[in-house]
Amino acid sequence: MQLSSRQIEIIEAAALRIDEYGIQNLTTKTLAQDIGISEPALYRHFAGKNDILLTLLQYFKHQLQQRLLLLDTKASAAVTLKQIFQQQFQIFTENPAIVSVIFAESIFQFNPELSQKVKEIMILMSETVENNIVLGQKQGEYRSTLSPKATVTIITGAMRMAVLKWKLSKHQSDLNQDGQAVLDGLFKLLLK
Amino acid sequence: MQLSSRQIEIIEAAALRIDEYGIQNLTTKTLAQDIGISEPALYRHFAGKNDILLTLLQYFKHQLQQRLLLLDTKASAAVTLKQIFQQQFQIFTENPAIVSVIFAESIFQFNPELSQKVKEIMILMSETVENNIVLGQKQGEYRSTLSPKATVTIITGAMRMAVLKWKLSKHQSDLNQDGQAVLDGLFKLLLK
DNA sequence: CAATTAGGTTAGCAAACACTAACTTTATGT
DNA sequence: ACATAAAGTTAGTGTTTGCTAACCTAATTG
Repeated sequence: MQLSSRQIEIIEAAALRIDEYGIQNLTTKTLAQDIGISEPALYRHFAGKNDILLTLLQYFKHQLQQRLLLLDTKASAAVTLKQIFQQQFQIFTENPAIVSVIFAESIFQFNPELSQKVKEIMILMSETVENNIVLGQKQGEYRSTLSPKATVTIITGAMRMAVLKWKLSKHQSDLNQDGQAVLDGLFKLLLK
Repeated sequence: MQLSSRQIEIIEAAALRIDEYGIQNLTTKTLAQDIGISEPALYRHFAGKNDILLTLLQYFKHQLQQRLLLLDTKASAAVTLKQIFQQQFQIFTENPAIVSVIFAESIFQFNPELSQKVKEIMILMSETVENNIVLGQKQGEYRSTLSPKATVTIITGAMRMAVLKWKLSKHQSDLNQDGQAVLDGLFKLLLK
């Protein structure tokens, strides 16, 4: 993941475009205008539009991965899980456009390569949470009423829904607060 | 909601296109080819592409509303909630393309009118579930540990995630079974 | 039965699309 | 200082897009 500052500028402008006007409005023209260069200049930094999108997804996936490595592994399962989502909420709040790209299974559907990347990001999160649940159940921290798989579906689904509501409010609501509330609710149900 | 059979044919073909190849591949050309008529013939039935999409959303919203009215209002809250989602799963299984359209906040983002309709559908479901939670808590059927709002976020989020997983499996998994499992899991956590 | 209408056709248009050719300017390295 | 490479420009390509004009045909209706 070695990108020039211009490449990052392009990627972030692309995410912003998608966030604000949807994938259909992301054209080489609008993108070039957003960063104030000519259209062909984009091709000095990327092979084409598809390359921009693929790099964009790879870039965000890499960011997520890096952040997950920073987690305190000595903390209890519940504390770690809380950290995971707090971290996510922070990333999203800092750069809301990411959400539109990462949670958008449908918008990259036209391209197998791109939709595969989105899937990878989703699996990355799912597996992180699943490992946490398995560990927490083994250590007797979480109730074992539900299978880890079902638990993961509930948790990640609920978290995604919290993020979606925040997005639909056009980031007017407080993701950190509302997301935390839902997570606390989940803990009330899951913790022994 | 009075639509000619040709209009319904067009709408359903459009949903199928979106489901299989994404919104970017839904063009007047592909759509006309799908149903074996010429492109301009589409304009005998709709004012334009946008009109097709708006009618499509209205059509599915109407279908959902109609089905919700069929619910047995005398049943207990938990039974009703189960019915609501069973019904949804059934609709989705019968016509998988609907999912790609109804759960796609992002793909209609380019048009305020269309994204508003998607929002309406989401609110319709949220409110239905919320009413159920409030009733169930009042009647002492559900635990009142969580606020209704948080509970709704968890339930609808988990259900959406179940549907998303089914979609990502390309409908190979069993939505009815897996969705039911997640719902049962939620009941274990929510019921007194 | 004539007139109207509904529903279809072929041909084609202006705008938007991703991208390229050819050239110029700016930065870098020896 | 100067050759090279990196990064920008203007102009323009062929294709695709949503949609229209003009015309045809079969069904409906007064």
